[in-house]
Amino acid sequence: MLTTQLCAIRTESTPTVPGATPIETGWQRQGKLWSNLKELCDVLRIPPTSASLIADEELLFQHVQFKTGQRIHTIGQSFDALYIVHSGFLKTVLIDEYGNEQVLSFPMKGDLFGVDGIHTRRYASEAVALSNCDLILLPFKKLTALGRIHLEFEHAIYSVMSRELVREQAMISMLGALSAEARVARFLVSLSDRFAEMGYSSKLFNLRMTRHEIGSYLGLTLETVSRTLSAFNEIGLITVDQRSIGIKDADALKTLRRLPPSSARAKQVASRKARQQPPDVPPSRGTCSETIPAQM
Amino acid sequence: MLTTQLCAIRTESTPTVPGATPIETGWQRQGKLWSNLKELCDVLRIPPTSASLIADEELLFQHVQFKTGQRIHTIGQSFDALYIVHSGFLKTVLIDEYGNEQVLSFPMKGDLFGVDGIHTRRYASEAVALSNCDLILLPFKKLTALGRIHLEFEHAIYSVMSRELVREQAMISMLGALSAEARVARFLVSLSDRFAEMGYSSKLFNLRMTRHEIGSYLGLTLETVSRTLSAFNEIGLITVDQRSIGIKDADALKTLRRLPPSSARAKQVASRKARQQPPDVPPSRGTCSETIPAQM
DNA sequence: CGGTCGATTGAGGTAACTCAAGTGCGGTGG
DNA sequence: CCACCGCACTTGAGTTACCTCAATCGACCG
Repeated sequence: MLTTQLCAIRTESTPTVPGATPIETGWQRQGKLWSNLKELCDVLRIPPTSASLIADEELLFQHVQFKTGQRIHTIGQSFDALYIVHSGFLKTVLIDEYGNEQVLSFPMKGDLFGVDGIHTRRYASEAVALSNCDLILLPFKKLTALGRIHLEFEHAIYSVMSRELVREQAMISMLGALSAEARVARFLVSLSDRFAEMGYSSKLFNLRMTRHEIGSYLGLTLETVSRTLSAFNEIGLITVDQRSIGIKDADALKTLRRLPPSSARAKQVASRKARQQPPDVPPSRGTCSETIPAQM
Repeated sequence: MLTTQLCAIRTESTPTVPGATPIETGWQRQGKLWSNLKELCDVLRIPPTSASLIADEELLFQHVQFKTGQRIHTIGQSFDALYIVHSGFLKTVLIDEYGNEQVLSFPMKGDLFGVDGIHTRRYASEAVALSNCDLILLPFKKLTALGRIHLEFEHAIYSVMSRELVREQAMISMLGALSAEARVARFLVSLSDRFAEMGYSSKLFNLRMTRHEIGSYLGLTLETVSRTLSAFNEIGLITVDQRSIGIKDADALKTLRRLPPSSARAKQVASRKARQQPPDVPPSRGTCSETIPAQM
């Protein structure tokens, strides 16, 4: 398993990171990295539980490393553990009956994945490392056992799963209702936010995925992604140079729903920073005819 | 609370049901319906836990009834319970900054909803009854407490949440990669399957939602949904009459990816039942540049 | 029986796709 | 070191799937 694909190990190339944090945070034991509960809570962005203060040998979780291109798990593979990203970048994909990939998410630091394996005891998706990765291995049994002992931690498990669900809902909403431009814009904003959370620059970062993968994630073709990035660049919202993205006007990206027609676009390049209200308010194709006054 | 909208209570109009099952299954107490653990497992389609055999007053869950159009919960409302559909049909929706609805799911018998509220302790979506509904109320505290006592039940909770996640992944995949026709086709198939599970006819059923709602769910306009249904009707895959749908060729619907161009469609009407291989195999716009040959 | 709402259908527009050519970069081998 | 190759990306031209707008029709309801 895990056809290792020996491709250039680029040693976590993160050129935009200010004070490059080395990965060496966890405990060292048997030459391997381990994390305790507190670190777990930290990386998951949930309040540390009271239990996390207890130093207990049993509360250590092993790390596992993967190199760029390696598969963490494949579809149908027997499920036994969840993963939390400690460092690095990945993608999770579904593969249809013709072998086409559909990107579902780009897990990065603090993200949990593998949850889809709980139900059928087999992973429903495939996870691939887009860079060298350091992952925290969470054996499911161990996790639930721990949850039973520490109520706060149990709630944290439910909470993180719920968070994943909400994220997917937002994704569905985006795919169902937004234009190509709006999708790309939101994608950039969410990446920017994530990088900020991780302590990197939110204004200048490198994409870890190809246009193709972005397109798959957003339900677009790679050409559309490329064109949209170029258009954003042209009107001064961002700068683009291959994988390097500079965010110039985060607010405009956040509220963007639809780009002005390319004919009218030229003059906008000059008068930047003259936007405040959302460009326009299309009724969109969402449901809206409701019978009830909707109070409460 | 709950502005009751006194509209014709159509007593669960399910004209296609063979041996119409009355809702009266749960326990009666204080004039209200209650379910025990076994019934809970049954309706959730998970194996009954050993605990479910214990008859315990504490293991009773109250039912709540809602009439067509009523809201079960709204976005931002304080979260305290999950719901399982015992009977009836609902929709869950997200509402964007302009008030447009995006349908996320159509919960029906056996479906769990409200999970999105766990993370922020506020519901992230809104649930609306599309018919009169009987729901099982699951106070979250009670649920987790129960999980702590009965390990199998705890696993069941995780499992059902995982199932929801997988469902949403499939949804994302569909929205990202499939044509309008394929989406509508799959929607019909999944409805058909659900009705079958519920003991209704899988060949003839009534839609509980409008074209608009279907469109929102599938990321299409109501006109496209309507046209697609008409097209399916024309080539003999289904019959359509307003809300009533008859499935004529379930296999074709399952494998349909793209409809033949309308020009070539005419002759197909005559020669039915001459389909076996998937119409065609477009590479689609999913990621595919993979190291693996991706055959099959 | 008129009003409202949902569904159907047509005509026309356009956003996003497809196909195709061309560029730049990184790796590899002569 | 440079030529070559493959891959990711960009950009253009043409096509089309789906959307938008609009008219019509039927069902349901007060």
